[in-house]
Amino acid sequence: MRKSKQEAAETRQRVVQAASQEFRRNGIEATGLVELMAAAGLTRGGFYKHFTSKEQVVDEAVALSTASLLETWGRAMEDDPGTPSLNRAISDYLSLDHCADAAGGCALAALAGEVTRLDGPVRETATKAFLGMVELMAKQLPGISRAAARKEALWMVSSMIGAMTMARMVTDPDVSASIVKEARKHLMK
Amino acid sequence: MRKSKQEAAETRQRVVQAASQEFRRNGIEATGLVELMAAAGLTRGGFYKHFTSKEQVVDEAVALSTASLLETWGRAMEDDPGTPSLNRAISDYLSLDHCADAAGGCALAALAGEVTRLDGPVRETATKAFLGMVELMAKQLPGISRAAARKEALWMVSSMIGAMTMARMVTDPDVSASIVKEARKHLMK
DNA sequence: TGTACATCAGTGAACGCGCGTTCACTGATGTAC
DNA sequence: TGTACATCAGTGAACGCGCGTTCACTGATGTAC
Repeated sequence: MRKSKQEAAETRQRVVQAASQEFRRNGIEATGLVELMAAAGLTRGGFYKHFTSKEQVVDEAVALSTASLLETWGRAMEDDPGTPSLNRAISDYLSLDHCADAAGGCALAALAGEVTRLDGPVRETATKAFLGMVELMAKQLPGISRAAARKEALWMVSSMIGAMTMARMVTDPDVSASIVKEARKHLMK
Repeated sequence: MRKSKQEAAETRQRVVQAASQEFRRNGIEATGLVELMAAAGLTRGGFYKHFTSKEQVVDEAVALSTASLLETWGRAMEDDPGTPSLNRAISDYLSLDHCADAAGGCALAALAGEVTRLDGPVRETATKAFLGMVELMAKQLPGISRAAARKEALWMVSSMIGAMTMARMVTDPDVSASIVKEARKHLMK
């Protein structure tokens, strides 16, 4: 049943992708390897042909999903620099779609609490992702020094993540909607 | 080895208190009943003399720690209403002390992500705690309508929780300090 | 180009382990008379 | 007030279960000649 190199590489990528969704949906600890491999259409045993431990796939999954968010932001900001693309990114992030789609959304909004309690490379990966989001936001802020823009962006990104986290936690959809709406109102320029 | 009614009630309270600290320190799922009972100076078996399930103690632990935060805020705001006590609450929340003391701090900053994935009464309890914080903040906001104050407070509380969450996640203490400092700068009146 | 052999992706059973929960037991507390 | 019995907080062993990880095995792919 050996697979070709290309097939194996595709399988590995598929596992990381499936893992990143399952982790964001159900949490890292709560997602077992069986569940994760099943989501990629495989059985448990094959896992260790691609990864040395669960920790490794956690790290790669967080890296993949945050890189994907950064890429989306980065592309939009290259095409159309300045305030419009910034507002678009904020508005997309603070949307009810994003609120409802934890599995496909920002890994930090879904996993920050859990990542904080992990040691090993994952927390470093998450930190880099956060700072990457901050840098991208900072670049789009007009008319202030780079240092001031970075400070402002630290505030923007951390409060965006907080708003999304609370919008998802709260049991009343009206409250969720108010939280993201108020956050948009305060952050869009 | 039967204990007096008063001793038993004290024991129960001690378990909930210990549980709330362990959950905030290590996460809900990651904290076992053995660990939790040991933190209260007991062995595993006694747990079910006080609680029907782990879920129950999780709910009570979240309720206890959020009630304690609300009480602190509420007392300060009664003694000294208006902006000063509001600023004090914000400044205390967004402090490096709070950042370093997850076990003794805001349960929502530590556990929001995990709570979101739980069903049962815990999520409802956390929602009520969040709305309680919002109401207290709203009451201290001067010169605007009640509805406007509530909206502003939704924004303030969710961004405070986001700032604390990210300050704790990030691996660089300088970044943690910048995050809480910027949040203070934006929220204190 | 064909052939023989080594490699290895994927399977499914098995491993030890810690989890939440249950239970028989102990002995001090509470209660009925 | 004293006595006999029921109650029950707390203990520690045991339960089934699912976890992360390991392993013998399969058979298609890759490689050496």
